[in-house]
Amino acid sequence: MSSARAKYPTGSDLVLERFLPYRLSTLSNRISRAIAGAYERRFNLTVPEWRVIAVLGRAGTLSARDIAEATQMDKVAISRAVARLERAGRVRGETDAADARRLLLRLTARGAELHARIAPLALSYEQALLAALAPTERRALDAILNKLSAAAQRIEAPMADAP
Amino acid sequence: MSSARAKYPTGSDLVLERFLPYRLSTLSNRISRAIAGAYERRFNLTVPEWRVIAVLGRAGTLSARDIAEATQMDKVAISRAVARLERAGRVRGETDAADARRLLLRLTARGAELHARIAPLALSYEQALLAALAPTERRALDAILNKLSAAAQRIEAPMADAP
DNA sequence: CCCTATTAGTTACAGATGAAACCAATGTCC
DNA sequence: GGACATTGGTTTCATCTGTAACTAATAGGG
Repeated sequence: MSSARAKYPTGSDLVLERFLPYRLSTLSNRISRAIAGAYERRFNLTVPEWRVIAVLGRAGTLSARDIAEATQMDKVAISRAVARLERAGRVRGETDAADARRLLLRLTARGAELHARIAPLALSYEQALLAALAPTERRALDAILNKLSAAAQRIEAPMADAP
Repeated sequence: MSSARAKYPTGSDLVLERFLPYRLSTLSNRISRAIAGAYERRFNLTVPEWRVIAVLGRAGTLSARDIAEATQMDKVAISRAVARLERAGRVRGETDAADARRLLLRLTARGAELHARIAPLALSYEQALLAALAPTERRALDAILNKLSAAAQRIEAPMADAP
């Protein structure tokens, strides 16, 4: 009764603009690019570096391994970010006395100062985004992101097997 | 009355795990990686290529410019994706008779077949994600993503100026 | 103890990505 | 109708990112 070639119920056709993974990806990219651009211009800081600063700013001292866990970045990315941050005098690392493999990292005074300057900007950007939502939506979003993250981790792709 | 160094109201401290851009980025990356891995293994297809196929599968014939608009990818990415797709015999392009700059692209029979095989998988993956949400949340998510995308486009970063 | 397995982190290489330069065709304005 | 700007698309180059190989140090099991 509806459209001619309605082999599927309405909406089961794949329309990219409505496809959740696509929407998430473009939204996230847009936001990341805005942030990355601003950090780069103003602080000569990449996003991985900023993440390292953010977690160190809160935790005080962490090993690279701890940072990997806290930021979801892999060790290579962290190694590189830390190398740049050390060169810039923003982070300082010393080997753990108890385990010579571990490198204990912390912010230098300069790094801490940078953290203190960036954090409010980041939060204000976040607020600007959230301002577009109704209070109920803000609350819903929190739950939704948690559920989607859990689901994404659980399934990892239903098409992962079988040719 | 609460914590010692409560210079800010609770929650105004930057905690990466609660920071919206970070949460979106990790969620989107996780999903993208799952999808990209599956497409690569099963179809030897990258995500940009898949997007091109998806829009061509629906629209029939499009120029590269049209695809850029529909997929939010830039022309370079499209040029590369199309080049690979043509080599694989999945897409075919001919120059527009009315404007010799334009390249009109469409799926080949093989490309259409591929599209028919992938689209249901993509949709089932999406359903698997959405299954984690309550019906009200699914509806809310749609509105939220629209609002956030619009906001992200509008603001582009409040910290974009001033040193 | 010593030999092997595991863990922390770095290095090396390769493929992906993005910005800018580039080429070709069309539109525009005098 | 010819210069100049604009648009569609590709190529180039430099950087980023991810995977795998590597080094160094500790843990564990006989």
